[in-house]
Amino acid sequence: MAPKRTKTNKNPSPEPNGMFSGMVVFLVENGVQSLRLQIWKQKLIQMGATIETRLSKKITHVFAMNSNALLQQMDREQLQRFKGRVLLFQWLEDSLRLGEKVLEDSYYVGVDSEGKGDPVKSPVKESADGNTSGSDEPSPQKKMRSSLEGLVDGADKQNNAVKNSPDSPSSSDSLPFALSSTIMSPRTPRTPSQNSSLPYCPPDLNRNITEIFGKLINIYRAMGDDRRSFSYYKAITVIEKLPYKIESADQVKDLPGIGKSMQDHIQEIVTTGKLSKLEHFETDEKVRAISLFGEVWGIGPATALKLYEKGYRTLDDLKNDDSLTYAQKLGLKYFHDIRTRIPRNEVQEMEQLMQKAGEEILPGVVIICGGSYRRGKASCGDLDVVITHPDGKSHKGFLPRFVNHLKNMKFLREDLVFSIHSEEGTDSGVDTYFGLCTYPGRELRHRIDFKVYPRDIHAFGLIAWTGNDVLNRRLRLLAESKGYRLDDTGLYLATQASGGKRGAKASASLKFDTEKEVFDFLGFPWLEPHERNL
DNA sequence: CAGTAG
DNA sequence: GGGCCTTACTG
DNA sequence: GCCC
Repeated sequence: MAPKRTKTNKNPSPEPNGMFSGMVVFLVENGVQSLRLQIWKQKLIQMGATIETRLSKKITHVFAMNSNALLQQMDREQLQRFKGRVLLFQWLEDSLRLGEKVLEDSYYVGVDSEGKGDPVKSPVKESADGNTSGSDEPSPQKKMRSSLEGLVDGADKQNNAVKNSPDSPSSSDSLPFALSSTIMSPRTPRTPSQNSSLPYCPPDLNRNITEIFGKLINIYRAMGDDRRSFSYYKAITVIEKLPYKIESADQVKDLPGIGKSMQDHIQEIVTTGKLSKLEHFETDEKVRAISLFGEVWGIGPATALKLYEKGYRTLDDLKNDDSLTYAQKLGLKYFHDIRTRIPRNEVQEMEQLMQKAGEEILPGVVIICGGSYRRGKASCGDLDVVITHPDGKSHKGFLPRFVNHLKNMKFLREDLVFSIHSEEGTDSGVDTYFGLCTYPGRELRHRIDFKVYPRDIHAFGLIAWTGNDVLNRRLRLLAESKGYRLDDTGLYLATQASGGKRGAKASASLKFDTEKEVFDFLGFPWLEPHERNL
């Protein structure tokens, strides 16, 4: 694809006939994730639109995340005078997805003419680094009816014919086929409202690239080059969000996390379909062995390398080596078991089993299975169990008894790591256990982790061990920006001592009873566990 | 202390 | 050119 | 690997 363009231009080439040609737009950047903003700008220009950095008469369209963001940048008076259209960015998103301009009617940004009461339901929403994009419950339109009366009357007129459209499901429900007939995409996108209420997930149009990068992540990690590995990880998250298929390195050269090397790699992949660098790795005996060994629980890059240098090449070879630790031997013995994913319903049963067992030892104990299970995934790689007790103290000493009980039940089968903190002086002590368990009546081993938290900070453990990692990182960054430090054991005021060295933990964590209180405190829009698959 | 996991 | 993630257990 |  992406035939090398002649000398033309290197930047996104504006197509005179692009679907946005003729549009002169002004973007309200408040509340827009910078990455998406970049993408939008690029596509707008590429598809023929002109972007103005300040408001003027020439502007035909203004885009904003929501009315609040809009009002942060334009006052009502300006809006009254403005004769163009004021649309939600969602319109851009949907138009790009469909490959043609969608009807603007249900994308108008409404602003109460009075000045009070914002049309947009939840004031926060589309928070700072949004991206949760569509996931917000209040769908764009219904909240703006009645509110878009006064404003933008110019635009209002042209579409008042369809005035009822937003609320009447007509467009999508009454005549679904009439609508879909003009639309090619397999899953009829339906009404924008429904669209935006879906968890924004562009089909992996660039799977050809992310798949290869994914392999590089594992290879570099196996070699101990976590930094580089992480770079590919970040690049993937960026590329995955693109609403279009990359056909040339030019299209990604300005994206965050994409530097010279990534561009070159992407260029090679889109032109040849593969990456010679990866091919080379995959045929390299050393890389293959180290990658394989590194997948054994307890074996990291250093050990994997040693084993390779000892001449081992297969997992079978390793069985003859007694330099392995007990845990590593277990990881090897149950290599395939541990890699086998666990069906959701089985995790659910095991969670109930554990809750019952816990109750027998300590009435009132709260046992929650977190991880991908709590995020609603259909299958899980392991069990992450977060435990606490409402009385704030009897969680101490619970874990050893719990583990013993579960061993007697033959639910827990082997130990990997066992560490106790709650008993000792150090409060905020979280007891931890790593081991292997089996589904009742079966021998297949699963990895299981227990973390026992004091009540006051257990919300942090729940958040951290529910994930996903993207959310955790985002929360941590948000906390940081507000002068705090967040981890799985609490939220601490960031002392300057923390900067230089640790010990910042001198102060105790803030205490919260629920996850939501933590989200609220940080000013992050609440996400149900199943909404945390960012 | 290095190595490892989460 | 240097940072990019923290904490704690095992051996 | 990327970014400052």
